[in-house]
Amino acid sequence: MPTKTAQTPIDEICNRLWLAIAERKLRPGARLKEEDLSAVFSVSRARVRQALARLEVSGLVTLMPNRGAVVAEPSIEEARDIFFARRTIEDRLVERVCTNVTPDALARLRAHLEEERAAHERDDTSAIIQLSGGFHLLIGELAGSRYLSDVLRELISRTSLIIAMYQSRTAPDCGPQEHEEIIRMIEAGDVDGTKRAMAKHLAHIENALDLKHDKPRQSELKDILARDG
Amino acid sequence: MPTKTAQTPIDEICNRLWLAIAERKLRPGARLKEEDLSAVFSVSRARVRQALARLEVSGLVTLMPNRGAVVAEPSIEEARDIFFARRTIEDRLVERVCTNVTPDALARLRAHLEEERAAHERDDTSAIIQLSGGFHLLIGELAGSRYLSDVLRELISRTSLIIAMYQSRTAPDCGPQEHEEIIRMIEAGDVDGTKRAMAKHLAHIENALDLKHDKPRQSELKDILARDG
DNA sequence: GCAGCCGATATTGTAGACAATCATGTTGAT
DNA sequence: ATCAACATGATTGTCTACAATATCGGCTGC
Repeated sequence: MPTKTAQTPIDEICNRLWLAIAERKLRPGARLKEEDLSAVFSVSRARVRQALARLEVSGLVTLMPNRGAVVAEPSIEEARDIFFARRTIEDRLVERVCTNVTPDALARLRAHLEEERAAHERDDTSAIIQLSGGFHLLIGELAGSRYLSDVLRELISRTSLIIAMYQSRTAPDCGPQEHEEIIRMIEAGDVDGTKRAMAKHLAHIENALDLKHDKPRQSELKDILARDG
Repeated sequence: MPTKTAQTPIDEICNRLWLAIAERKLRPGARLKEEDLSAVFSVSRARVRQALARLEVSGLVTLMPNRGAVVAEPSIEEARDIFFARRTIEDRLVERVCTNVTPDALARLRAHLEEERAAHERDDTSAIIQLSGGFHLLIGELAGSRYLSDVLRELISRTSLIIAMYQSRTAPDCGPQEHEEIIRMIEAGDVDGTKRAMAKHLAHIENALDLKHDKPRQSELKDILARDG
């Protein structure tokens, strides 16, 4: 969460791990050894521990005393709860954006949409994931609530973990069409329409998940093909 | 945030610091030296650093590289933002509680109200503050959203910091009467009434603050009567 | 064949010493 | 009197060595 302009080493570690998780390069259950991270980021273990402590608060990492850290493995209940929180927060953020929309805001949203389309056209998975979350973060920024934007950023990365856990088929994340629908409603100044479009969009993502069958956690049951973080 | 049943030393440090901040025993700008905290909690500095990293994510503490930690000093803009977030989240939590209310839930709310009244009668400031926040946390728990409850817990302690910064006169926090009004609406199954009562309650707290004059931060301008944390 | 115990391994947790960084105070030159 | 340079103090950041803890696998006894 780049909330400070000057990025400390801990900020950098958190951001890069956040991004790796959001892009699903680090999957739920992956081990995060202090010594490994210390070597990768060229910092002391004390720094790494601080970064991991932060990520634990954000729910992205689970720390086990004397055992080490793993990327979090959200349960089905947690998954449902996260979507409930997203509906709550994004409903209010999108309402605020629509109510106070400016030409500049619309331009930025349109520009972002073009970037998403371009990423889809070139089938750039990493960019698609990043821009998908980026759209919601842009909404948060335009809504002018630093706090809820920070919470949303956390929710987006947790959503990515959930998708990594429970998406049974390789379905695309949120396609740009649904983002465009939201932008269209904002442009029309239709507050209720904007809220409905966002709610539908989030429901679409949630319904693409298999939230009926609990997945065995990697930390509970060893994978058949054991893989390391 | 006691989210785990077994409390680690880091959990304990965070909880006690959280409580000291919520009860306004630790005031905005107070210094938090690693060595001091290490001695107080009988743990290594590494532990203290992890705890401070967590509290930084929660917005309760500000870490300055090579300078140390201080209790956060929220700005007016942050204060407004926090109340915006509270309205957003508590609106939804209280809606859910009212919609799915059970006799047991009502009993717990009533019992809590009695505790608040008793604390007011014996003029127990520490208990008043704790129970005041506890009422909102109970709403979060009864709403069944672990995530938003955690966020709310963070918002409550940040609210306490804001009150410490911007409450010009020694006004009581939320009096039990407004809590009773909310409970009454829940009991009646009046969803809209419950939301209005909560919104009014939060507005009451916000309006008791002086959010027009920015306070000089302790870390920016030395107090005339210097005091240490 | 199974349960319990023990040793090994992996990784975190701690402590102490010292380096690094930043702010403040002092001193000397103008 | 003012300013710049330097010294000092306060506190965090790093490193290293080793302690502590949890897990796992092998061996033994029943």
